[in-house]
Formats: sequence, structure tokens, C-alpha cells
Amino acid sequence: MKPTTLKDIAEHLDISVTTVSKALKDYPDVSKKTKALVKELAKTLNYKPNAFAVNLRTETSNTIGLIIPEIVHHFFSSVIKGIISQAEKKGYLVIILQSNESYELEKKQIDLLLSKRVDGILISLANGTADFKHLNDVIEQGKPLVMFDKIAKLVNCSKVIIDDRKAAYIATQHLIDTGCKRIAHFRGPLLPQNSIDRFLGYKKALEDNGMTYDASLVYIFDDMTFEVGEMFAKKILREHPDVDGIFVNTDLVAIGAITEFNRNGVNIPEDISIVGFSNWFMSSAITPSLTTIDQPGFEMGKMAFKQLYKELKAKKKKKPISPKIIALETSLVKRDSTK
Amino acid sequence: MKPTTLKDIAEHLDISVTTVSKALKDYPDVSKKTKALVKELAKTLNYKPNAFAVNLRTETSNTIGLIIPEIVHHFFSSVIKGIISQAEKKGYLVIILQSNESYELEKKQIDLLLSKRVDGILISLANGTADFKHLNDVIEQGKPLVMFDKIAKLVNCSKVIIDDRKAAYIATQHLIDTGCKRIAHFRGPLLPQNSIDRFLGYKKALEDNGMTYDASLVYIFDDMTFEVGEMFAKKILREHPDVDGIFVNTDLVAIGAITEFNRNGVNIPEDISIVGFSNWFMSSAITPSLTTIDQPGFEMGKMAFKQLYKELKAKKKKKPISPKIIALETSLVKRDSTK
DNA sequence: GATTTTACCGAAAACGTTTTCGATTTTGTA
DNA sequence: TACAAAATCGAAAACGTTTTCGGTAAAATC
Repeated sequence: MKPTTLKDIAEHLDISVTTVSKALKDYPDVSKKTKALVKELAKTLNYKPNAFAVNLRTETSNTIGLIIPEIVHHFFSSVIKGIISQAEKKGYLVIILQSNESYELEKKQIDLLLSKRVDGILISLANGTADFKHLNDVIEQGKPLVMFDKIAKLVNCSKVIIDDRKAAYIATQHLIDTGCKRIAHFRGPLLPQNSIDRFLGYKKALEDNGMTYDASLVYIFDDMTFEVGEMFAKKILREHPDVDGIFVNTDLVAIGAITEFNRNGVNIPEDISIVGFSNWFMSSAITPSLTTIDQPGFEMGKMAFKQLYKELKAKKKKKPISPKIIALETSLVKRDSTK
Repeated sequence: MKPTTLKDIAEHLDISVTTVSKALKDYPDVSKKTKALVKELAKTLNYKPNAFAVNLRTETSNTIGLIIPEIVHHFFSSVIKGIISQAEKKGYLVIILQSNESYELEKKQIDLLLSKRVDGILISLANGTADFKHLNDVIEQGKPLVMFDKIAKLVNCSKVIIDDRKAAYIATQHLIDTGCKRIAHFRGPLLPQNSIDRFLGYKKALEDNGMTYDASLVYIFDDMTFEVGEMFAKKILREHPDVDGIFVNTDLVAIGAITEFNRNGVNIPEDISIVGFSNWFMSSAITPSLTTIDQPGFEMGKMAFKQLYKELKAKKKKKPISPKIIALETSLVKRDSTK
């Protein structure tokens, strides 16, 4: 059976489509009696407005696009959850795409979302993204765009981030405060801003404490996997047996390293202290439990949507949008992997 | 600036909208010359069909809905990834909603997706879902519906599952084969089918091997968390010190239990052997590594979308849809938590 | 040169909604 | 009773696309 339309209701009540439409939307120029009649019939006929027609007429879909580098990832899936929870409250649906850390895919997906005419876009950049034309296109089209976590500083849009530099500084300072003299850093890929910032925070902490920065103590990895953590742990034992502290870019890698250190009889934190990043729940489960920086994924998702929502509303009212930078608080969670 | 429309192109070339539309879709009754002209201009004007108009006209949106109990979950996020990867290949977008294991929310979300007129729906049921009217509504509306993982046997639609019973049987049999004499089971909530099936597989394996089933050895939990695993581990040491094998419903809980056993100096697998379920990647990282059942999440997502896609195509051709049950293969991954 | 076939094009309707604006009726005021 | 004001309604256009169907011009056939 075909779904009920305004026309159906109109014919049943022998009034015009116009009046039905207005009655359902509580226009002031419809009498209470007809309003009641229309609403009742709409209910019994189970009327649902045809979203396609509404979209076409109003040029909005109450749908936003979300591009994320990787879905199977504790932090990102938390962000997704935060976004969806907020979006649902405001009556927005979320279309999720995964860029697989590929710039090319990211570009295509932005294009796809634009052609599908989503109302706005949330994005966390792929590691490889160094060119921002596709993002500026979105802005030029007047579509609200909010970036989170992995952002591009040069793009003029709202951003929800944590202060990676500060967090990394605090993490490193904690290692220094607990007596570490030679501190290594396992960092992520070269490009993404947060990987850079965490590195800079680490470096700054060393310098502020009069410790010399040694580039050979910085290990760079492209994939943030458990196995990379194991590998780097081995490597550091071989290449730098004097290292007594490590600040690791992300918990998963830190946990890989801990596992490998455990295998080799290295005592944590006595021989080597470790601080991770994310506060992934496994970091409290591993032995020894991992000292780490708490990175509020759910909260970040919430804030990102909230900001996008604000801009969506502003756009409706033809008000100008002024990009905002929202920095979320992080905290150091002290556990057993540091003294 | 307004986006380009067919009308714009038509006016530029001084031909009709009809011809432009047909040229772009390679209708045979348009000359090669005009086709070339239209296509070129479309490109330079960066023409993108207005999805809303197309949707309205064709009554399809190339968008499907996905309802999932929980996004922050390794297995489910893998499924999502599988679904999205396939959907993208076929030009479909995926709207994701999270039921939070709530039947009420699930009902509302089905309704929302229907009113948004998605082409089809993929769903993994909430634990609390015992009434299936909302699902049958979808089918009655003629919208393709495919259930995966957490299904309802009574609903007449396609389903993608694993043979939970068989997998549980194999897991339990493995414990028996490696010498366990008294085997406990940590199971999930009462309602969901897979929780039931895993329990039945466990029970059957015991009986087939002449071991008496003891209901007091079955621990039921509603939330599958790490902490529940720890708690049950404590409990079993207190209540049933003679237990020498445990089949756990899900890896996360098993890992919680292992952590607690480690703390208490219980030797795994010598004192107690453990088999989990899922093959979550942490199960190979924990010490001792966890023997478990490999549950192909990504594959399940892929198959679920593929089946939905088939039904979408069939519906377009007015062909009848005959529901299919697709059972995916699982395998026992032997690691160090069993002998 | 007349007729048929083929190639190419466009008018128009349709999808279901929203919104403007004018028309009609009812009510209130003098 | 006459007129103004308020209340109530509906016609019509618009959003941009797709598709049917008929029409004209060019090419092919006799």
C-alpha cells in the first residue's frame, strides 16, 4: 500500500491540501475545529510526511555527514557515540563514512556528502591529508563544517580538540617528576596535528627541565598497533638500554610495549616507566595498569555536534558563523606503570 | 551561490531540460553531439544532481538504516565497518542509530528510519527486545530487512548469524578434551538468542561427554564488562574451588576473569582453563593469551549488506524476496589459556 | 518525388510538500 | 443596516528531477 499523503487527508475531509499542511503545522489561520479533524485523521491514517518532498521543498534534510579515519577504534567509536547521542536529541540523523586514513577517499566522501546535500559535516582528518581544498570547498558552499581531534589549523572552521601539547607536557613532566632521567617517545605519523603537538609537548617538557632532547629517542610509527608497540619495545631494549621512561602517543601501542617488556623481564615501573595516551579502558586492565592521559572521546563527539548544531541554526537565521576553537580538558590518570 | 541545475545547463545550451536529463543518463534518443555538449558543460559547471529531487521522483534514496545495540564495542564496530565498506562499493550511504540495548529506543528508531524512507534496514536486536511488531511493520511495508548477530528467529526476514550453539559446543569440547572435569559457564543475558544458543551448546557438550550439567556453575550477567569478569572470577574461587575450566560468553569478560585470576595466583591453564568468545584482538595480547572462538564481525557486516542489497535489487525488479539464513563459519583459536 | 523509417528533441505531468497571496466568510462596530 | 476588521480557507507556484508520449526533421527506401 502507498503511504498516506496530504492529498489523501484532504480528500477524506473535503478540504484543500494547503489547509491540511497548515493544520498539521499549527498555522494560525486554520480553525481549531479543522486542526483537530486533520490531526486526528492523520493519526488514524498513520500519516508520515514524505521526507523527500520536505527535503526538496525546504532544502534541508536534518542529516549530517561524519567522516572518520577508522571506526574500529575505541576512541573514535566513543566519539561517534557522542555525536549520535546528541544528534538524536536534536532530530538529526548521521551518515558515517570511513576514510581509512586515505586522503583520496576522504576527498571523494566529502564530494559524496555534498552531492547528497547533507546539512553539515563533521570530520576527523586522515593522517595523509595535507591539502585542504576539499574542506574549503565545503565552507565556500556555505555548509557548516566542524573538525575534531585530527584537525587542520589552516582551515577556517570550528574545531573541537584537546590541548595535545599541554597533555603531552604533563605526561612527560610526570615521568620526570617520578625520577626518569632518559625519556623516549613513541610518536605517531608525521602529518597529523595531534601527533606533532604531542611530540612538541614532550620536547618542551624535556627542555624546561634542563634535559637534552635526543632525536634518536623518538620512534615514529605510521600504524598505531599493538604489534608496533611490541616491536618498539624490543628495539629500545636493544638500541637504548639506558632509557628509563617512555611517553607513548597512544595506549594501544603502550600496551603492546608493556606486554613485550613483561616478556623480557623488564620491571615496570622500576626499570622503565611508561605513560600512555587516551585512557582506553584496557589500560586499567593490563598488568601493570597504565598511567595515561584521559582523552574524552564521548565528550568530544558531543561538543562537535553541539557546535555544528549551533552553526546549522545560525545559518537558518542567515546569521554569520564565526568559527570557534573548543579545547576539552584532559587529565593525567596515575596508575602502576609509573612510580 | 546556488548549485547548478538541469535548467541552468538547458538554458546555456538553449535546449530543453528533458534533453539535458536524458543526455546525462545516456538515453539512446539523444545525439552524440548534444550528449558531449551537455556532459562537458555539466562538468565545467560542476553539476551534481539534486538528491532530494531524485529521491522524490524515484522514491529511493540509496540510503539504508543500521540499528545496533552499542557502537563502542569491538565486535559491533567491526560489523559496522564491514557494512559501510560494502555499502560504499554499491553507492549506498548508511545511517547509524544506536539502541543502547533498549527495546523502546529501538522501536522509535525503526519508526524514524521508516519516516525518513530509507531503502532498507539492517538491525542487530537489543537484548530486551521480545516483541517484534515493529520489525514486522518494516516487512509489511515491503522494506527489505536483514537481521544479524542478535536476531529473532520468529521474524520472517533474512538473517546473518554464526552457529553459536555449534561454536559453544566446540569450545566446551576443547575444554573437555584438554582434561577439564568441572566446567563453568559465564553467560550473557537471558533473552538474546545467541546467549541462549551458546548456553545450549555448552550444555550439550557436557551431556554428550557424560558430564552432569550443574546449574550452579552457570553465572548470568546482564552487562558484558571487564568488571563482571573480575567479579565472577572472585565468586567462582569462593563458591566452586573445584572448577577447572570456564567457557565464557565473551572475550571481554574472560579477560576480566583472567586478570583477577592472575591477581590471586591462580595458574592458567594449569589450575583453571578458560575459553572465550569473539577473538577480540586483546585476547592475543593478554597474558596468558586467550583461547577463543573467532567470530567474524567484518565478514558478518559484509554479508548482511550483501543480502540486503540483493533484496533491494529484487524489489526494484518487482521480484519476490525469499528470506535467507546465512550462517558464517567460526573457528577455535587455541592459545595459552587452555592446555 | 513520394513515402516510410529512423533519429532526435521537447512539452507536460508527476513526485509531495511548503508558502505566498488573494478571496471569501464571519464577526464586530458604528 | 452598513461597513470595517478578523478569521478562515484555497489556488497556484515552486523545489529539480524523471519519463512518457507525441512531434518534427532528416535519412533511407521505393
